[in-house]
Amino acid sequence: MADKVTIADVARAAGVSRQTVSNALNAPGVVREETRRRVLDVVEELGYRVNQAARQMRTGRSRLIAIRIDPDQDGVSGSVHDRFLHGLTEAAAKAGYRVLLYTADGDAAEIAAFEDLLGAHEPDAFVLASTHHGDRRISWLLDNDLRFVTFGRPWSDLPNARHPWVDVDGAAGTAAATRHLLAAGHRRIGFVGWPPGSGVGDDRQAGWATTLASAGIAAAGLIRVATDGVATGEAAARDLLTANPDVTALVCASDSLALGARAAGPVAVTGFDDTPVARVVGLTSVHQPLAEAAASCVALLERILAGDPSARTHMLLTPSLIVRQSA
Amino acid sequence: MADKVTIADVARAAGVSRQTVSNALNAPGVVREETRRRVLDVVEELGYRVNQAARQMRTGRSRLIAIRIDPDQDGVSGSVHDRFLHGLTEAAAKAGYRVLLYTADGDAAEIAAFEDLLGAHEPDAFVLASTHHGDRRISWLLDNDLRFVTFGRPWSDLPNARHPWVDVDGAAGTAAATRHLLAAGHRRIGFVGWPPGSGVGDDRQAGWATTLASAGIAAAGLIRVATDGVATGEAAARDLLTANPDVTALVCASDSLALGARAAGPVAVTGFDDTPVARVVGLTSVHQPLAEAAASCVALLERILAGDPSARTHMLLTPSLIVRQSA
DNA sequence: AAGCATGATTTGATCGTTCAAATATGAGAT
DNA sequence: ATCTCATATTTGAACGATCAAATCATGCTT
Repeated sequence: MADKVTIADVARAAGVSRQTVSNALNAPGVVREETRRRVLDVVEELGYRVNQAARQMRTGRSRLIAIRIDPDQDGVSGSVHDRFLHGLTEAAAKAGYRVLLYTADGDAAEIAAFEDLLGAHEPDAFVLASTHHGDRRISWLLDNDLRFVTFGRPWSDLPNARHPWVDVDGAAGTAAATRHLLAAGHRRIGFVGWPPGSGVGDDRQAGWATTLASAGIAAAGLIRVATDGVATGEAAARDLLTANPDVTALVCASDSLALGARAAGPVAVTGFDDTPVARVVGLTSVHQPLAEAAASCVALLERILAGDPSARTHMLLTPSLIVRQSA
Repeated sequence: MADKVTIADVARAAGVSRQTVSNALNAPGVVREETRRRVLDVVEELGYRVNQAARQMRTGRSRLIAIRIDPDQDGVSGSVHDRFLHGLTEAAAKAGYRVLLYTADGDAAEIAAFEDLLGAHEPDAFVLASTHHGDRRISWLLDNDLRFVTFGRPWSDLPNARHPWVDVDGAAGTAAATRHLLAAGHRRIGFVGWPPGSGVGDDRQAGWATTLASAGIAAAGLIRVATDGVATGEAAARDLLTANPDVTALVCASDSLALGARAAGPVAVTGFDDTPVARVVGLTSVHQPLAEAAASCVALLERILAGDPSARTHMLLTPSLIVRQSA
């Protein structure tokens, strides 16, 4: 850490004005090529780095992206968010942004956090990582004309697509799992998921259902739902298998449920999220491309922050099936 | 987000000067109680929030704490860092700080990241979360007179304790595990750990060794080491059990190793880190108080940033044993 | 009642950058 | 040689806060 090189130091050393240095760095076109090179050399030589605080005060841009970090609730899939976070930090850095963390318990608290952050550090954008029905955060951000991307589709009844989002196609994931089971010869394939109402869960169930339907295979009565967890998954799967002894395979909405299902009987099982646990116990699971999802979020944000109006876009990424012993 | 309330707006509305508002907020003692209350009321009413960028420009303080985020390498213990990060964000928020993320691959890259960050967003402090032997980052930070705390003791040959750190007492953890096994009647207790040289690993091994020694039980030949992983753990444990058929319990340096060890034979097994995997498969494991560790880091940083010279301190926290089916 | 210390509040300057407007430079046209 | 027009560069102001020093009150001492 040198003794704080300012733009004035660079200007003096290069024999130009402050503004020319600024232009050489930020508006390359406006400065004569020769001058630009000279300035950049001096910048390099003195190790000049723009002072964000000063820039932010003038431009109103902080080059900060804020995202919430949660305690790993269910534990098993905790690392999903972790992987996303890492991808986001890397992608953001490449685009010249940094990631700022905050915590909040519930929508109201998160909105308070928005206000807090906007008053203080003024992040240029937010990334919302777990959208849900009737998400009040989204309407708040829209109402306040703020920039953000959600990782997760707008599940709610809100005016569709009024904001940019990135998501992983859960249905495609369970569809791939189901196809895999079909290819392995299974015909009676059940589904263990979450109670209806969660967009993510319904989506994953749909992938299983439509795949069976298009294969001309009946699926009536082959669904059980439970709140996420290993024990609950086992109970649900046991119930399903007892009622349908001919079922030979189970597609599950999460690795936790899948782990439970696996203990419920000698059937093929697939999970979702490709968590470390799945890797360790050899569970076939759907892998989300989180690094790409994060990169897409940043790409979308870049366009939005650049003021590109055509940027109100969506991206739906396709997950991949990681086949292991369990199926 | 109102239309940006500045300190001047508050001053006008409260009938005082800018500086008095500033003092009311930052130096409560210097302003008359009555005035202070009036100012704070107006602050509340207008929803004033200090603009960090402006403050930072003047004071040089950003109220930002930077920490690296890694891809979850080994996967199993990935969530450990995640939990720490969450704790850090919460503790930091309580102290009026925000957490800024960065990535870096290797010490040199991380030092470059330090320079980058210091030139731009100027974090007030760094938290280094995985210290290792001959950690060049630490000497760089010390040389440059920067504020930081490490989560992890200085294992190296560096002048001891020249910087504040927080750590969890790994030896105490394995000691607790060993005592638990002794209490359960086990007498021949092996250890599956990592190759010597890693401070963390050596520490965990020491806890096992000293506990057995003080119980007057021989431990010669009961150690096997392997790089972290389930398969490697299984192989190491199998080798140990084959050579010592009388061994009835194994203390392991990680949950990954423990999972492997469990598959190696019908013995009692304890792991380390209390990862989600351990929870799911019923593995007895040593739980690190990560939220407290994070809070301690922030507490230390607060004192350091306040300029308290007596703050060059250490904190060694004690982990707890979570007993499950495996032992 | 004048002098003084102490406390409370205000004033001007400043942090480092970029915006907006002003000025300088140079090539081409007349 | 003068004027235009475009390009290149410089100058002052401003962003919003805090620091340092100055000013204003107030009570106490002698």
